Amino acid sequence: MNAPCYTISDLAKRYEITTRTIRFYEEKGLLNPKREGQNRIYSESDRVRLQLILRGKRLGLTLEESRDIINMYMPGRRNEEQLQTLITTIRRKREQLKEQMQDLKRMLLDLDEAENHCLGALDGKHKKTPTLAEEGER
Amino acid sequence: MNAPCYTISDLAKRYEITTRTIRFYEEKGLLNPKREGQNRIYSESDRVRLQLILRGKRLGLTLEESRDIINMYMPGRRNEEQLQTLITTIRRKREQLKEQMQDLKRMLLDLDEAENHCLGALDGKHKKTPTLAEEGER
DNA sequence: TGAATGGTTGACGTTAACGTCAACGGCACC
DNA sequence: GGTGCCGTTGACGTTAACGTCAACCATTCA
Repeated sequence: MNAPCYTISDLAKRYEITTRTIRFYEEKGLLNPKREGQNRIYSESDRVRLQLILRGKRLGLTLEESRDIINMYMPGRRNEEQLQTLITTIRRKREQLKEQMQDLKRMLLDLDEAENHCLGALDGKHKKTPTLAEEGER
Repeated sequence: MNAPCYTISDLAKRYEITTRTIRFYEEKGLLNPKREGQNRIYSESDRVRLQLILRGKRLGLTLEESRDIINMYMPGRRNEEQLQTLITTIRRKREQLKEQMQDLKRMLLDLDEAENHCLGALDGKHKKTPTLAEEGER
């Protein structure tokens, strides 16, 4: 179980981002790798954190939100009160994500509809799928 | 079938955004309402467009992406070639959204795990759920 | 030894997505 | 006829998330 380590450009290449970006995440308190002399040296857990940050980005989270969520995943020693508020925070976030999931599903359905319109227009069959204007709220 | 109309502040209140934001979307070419004198007057279809923009935002899309997607939903008259490229664009976007769906599911699972850790720590039972560090790629 | 390679810290620039503020126009109504 | 209340158009300010560039180590390799 020899712990793998990474340089900053290892991670940059792997995730197709710049080293500047990685240092920026550190500035913002989302990473803090060890140092070897003056050079940064990233552990496996640092790599996972970075990966989680990028996933957060893909989902439209801000860096601050990502940092908070990652700190939910990786809690240190907490007292009972801290754990309670952490749990409620987790549950609130889960509800948000579920709403986002609904948005996603709706957009996928809209794309299906759009594609069908295109296909219908292409072979001139005019299938008359119901128009988007009849959508409900949210 | 009398078409409902909205003022800018109607929509602002309804979607809890500022009028400035709505005008900004117009500047960027995502909306173009009719005018009554110098005042903007929004149709039902304008309202739906706005709604779609906001959904896009919740999913982390840029305004430009939202504009493009909405134009997929609401195509005008197109020739065959335009329809073909539109279809491939739609399909590409759908693949992106499906990946985003995977991200979302994973994050929800992570939150479940995090909550379980908290609950375990709370009643001191230490359920030893596998740690996050064992995650695979993406 | 010197030149390339890869790392570091500032400092300043940039873009998207608005916020803020000023100055103005047209109403209703009291 | 003044005074709110909406609405309008600029113009400038702001924040997040980096990009860019300069100046500077530390190795390594011909």
